[in-house]
Amino acid sequence: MRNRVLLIEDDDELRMLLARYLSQQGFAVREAANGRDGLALALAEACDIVVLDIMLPDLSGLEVLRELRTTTHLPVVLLTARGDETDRIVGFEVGADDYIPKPCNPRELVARLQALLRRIAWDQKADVDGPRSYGDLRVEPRHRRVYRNGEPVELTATEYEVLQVLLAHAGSVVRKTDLMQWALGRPLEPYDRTLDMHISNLRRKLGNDQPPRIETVRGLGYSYRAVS
Amino acid sequence: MRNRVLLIEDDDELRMLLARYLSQQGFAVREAANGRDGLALALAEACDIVVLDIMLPDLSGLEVLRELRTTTHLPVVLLTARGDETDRIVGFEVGADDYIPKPCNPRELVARLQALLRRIAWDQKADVDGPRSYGDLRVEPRHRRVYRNGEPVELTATEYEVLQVLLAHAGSVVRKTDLMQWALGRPLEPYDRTLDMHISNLRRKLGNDQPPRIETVRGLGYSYRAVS
DNA sequence: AGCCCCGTGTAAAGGTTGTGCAAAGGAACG
DNA sequence: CGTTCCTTTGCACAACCTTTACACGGGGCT
Repeated sequence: MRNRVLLIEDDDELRMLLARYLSQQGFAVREAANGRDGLALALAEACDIVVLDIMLPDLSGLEVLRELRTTTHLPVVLLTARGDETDRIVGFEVGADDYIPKPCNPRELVARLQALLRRIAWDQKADVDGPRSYGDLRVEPRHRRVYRNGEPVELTATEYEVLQVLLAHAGSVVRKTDLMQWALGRPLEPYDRTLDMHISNLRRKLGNDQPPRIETVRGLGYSYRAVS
Repeated sequence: MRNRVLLIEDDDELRMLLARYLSQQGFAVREAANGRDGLALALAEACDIVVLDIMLPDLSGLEVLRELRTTTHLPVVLLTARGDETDRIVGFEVGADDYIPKPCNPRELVARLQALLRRIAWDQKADVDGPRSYGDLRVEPRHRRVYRNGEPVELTATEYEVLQVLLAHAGSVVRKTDLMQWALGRPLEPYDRTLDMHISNLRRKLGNDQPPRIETVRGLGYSYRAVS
């Protein structure tokens, strides 16, 4: 099924140019030469995605967008004369999904439209990544929970992050500086024992196995013992 | 809670600059200086969105992206030296969600990240059309009412929305920022306790069970306890 | 071996942050 | 104006991250 794009642009020449290119590229194109008509068409659910010029004779593009956003989450790409940086920030704040400066490369416009439509398709399938297993450990990212032999392990947010990183590198050593940066989100300072504490707590909560499933590599870091 | 952004960029100076700005703007920042580390972190579910430089010392950004796309739909924003128009087309084709030329305005980067996260939040909002049951609770969307053991529960409009979202995701954690966006329709600002209040009121109206049917996941959000 | 240094393990104390909730303000509506 | 609801404010508390302190132990050294 072809995607329907609504093109709201008052410059006849540009609009026709884009319309032709878009339909060449497989879109079904609806056109509007002013804000009022465009808004009506958009609200009539006559399209899947909107390309909206900011400079329009009647309603400005931003007003059209604001009005749209009171009732729908229709994807909107703003089109505008190159310029004002704050201008585009405002566009995003009002609820635009993308923002392309004119004159724009039609190929880029199409690429961005397709990226946006693809994103929407992905999201709506809402395929959350399933649980992963590492030996007797099972991680469920959806619940942010870890199970050991089916029993839930009560981890704090940070402990979960640390374990997460170790598991992602299971079998190889993660240096302390990296582990700190990746799991705690800040650099490792001298004399900082925070990480050691989290490791200690993790080992305890995971059962203090012998040999330890989180191995210490002295002077380097830690590694989660590879699963057989 | 705060959105976690993964910054994959080899230029130390730029990376630190962006990292600082992003965390100022309320993101939890994870950093990686090369493709391999970045890929590992992204696959370890250590982030919600990725900012990816194309020019990297080991794996190129495009290779990282390609690899990511074999297993996930994680949102990715490409960052690159201004130039090649075809370059960016390729980026989109490989699966990027956005593409920003360097040097980029940090404000614009943040605006685009937030627009993307907002889009995802909109798309993933699951609304329920028919009446549904969750344990002793029954929801009737037609009348926007909730019954507990057949007894109507008097909820305000917002409380209904919040509960509705939690139930639609019963069993998994709904992050505060998403819950805010989905139920209240606006982004979660720092120090905003509104959501906590609605949760508190909901728990009271639903009977203050022990253990609570709406569980707190500290630092993240809430989750409606799955029915056995 | 015996010694020492440094990195690590961990208990306990300290400090910070996020959350629960009561109560007061404020907005919308009739 | 009164009602209803949403939001803000303030305080208390609990969870949790970090620091501190001390003990242990490997590995290099004489």
